[in-house]
Amino acid sequence: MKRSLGHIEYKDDTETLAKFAKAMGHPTRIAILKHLESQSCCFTGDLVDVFPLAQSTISQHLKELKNAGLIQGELKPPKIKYCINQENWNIAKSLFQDFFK
Amino acid sequence: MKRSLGHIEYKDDTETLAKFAKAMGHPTRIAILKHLESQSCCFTGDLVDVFPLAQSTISQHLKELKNAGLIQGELKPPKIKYCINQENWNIAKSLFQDFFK
DNA sequence: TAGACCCATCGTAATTTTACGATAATAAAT
DNA sequence: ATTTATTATCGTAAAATTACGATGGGTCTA
Repeated sequence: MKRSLGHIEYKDDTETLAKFAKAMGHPTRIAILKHLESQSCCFTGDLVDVFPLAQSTISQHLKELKNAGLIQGELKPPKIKYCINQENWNIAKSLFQDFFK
Repeated sequence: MKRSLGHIEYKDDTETLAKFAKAMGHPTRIAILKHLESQSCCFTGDLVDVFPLAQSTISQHLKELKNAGLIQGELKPPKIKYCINQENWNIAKSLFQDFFK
């Protein structure tokens, strides 16, 4: 990208909402989140069985969701248990609610 | 991308929600949508004045929002009036609502 | 200590996204 | 018919995204 202008300053809410939306902007990640909602939690391996994607690809999607704050991982050796990050989930929920009036 | 697998089939709702989320996955586009919500409608030029971005960049963002179905453009020569696409907006609204329970 | 298991990370490649300036297209006004 | 105003599109370039296989780093078990 030719980024002549420095970073544009938007309101915090705008940035945050965009960040959440971006994380949700892929069908696989929506499906993962839906799966986590219904199961409350799950392991990476569960998802690898569910989706016809490489383990590394699943892991990458999980990373993005984690970076956005929508999920969190808990070490449960030798597995990792992923759950919705309820705090941020509620923030996202109200941001989307406000956005759609 | 190395796409060995054909296109993965997700539920329609999942695809649609991801499509809307992706369109909303950029702060400039969130800001444009907020602007359209408050103004109900506006012209491309209005946005060019508001955002420190090139006219062509604004136009590109509008195109993405239009492709996602969130907005629509009406010819108002020599301008183009952009408005929220209320029908799809409502669909998006309920998809996000359902998603966040 | 050696393997097995689970998962993240690395390296890589194709595609998409984001941004710009320049150009083209359209319709109104002169 | 030319000019002006407004906006889309083209061409381009840098960066991010999405996907894969391969590798590495933990932890439990034999």
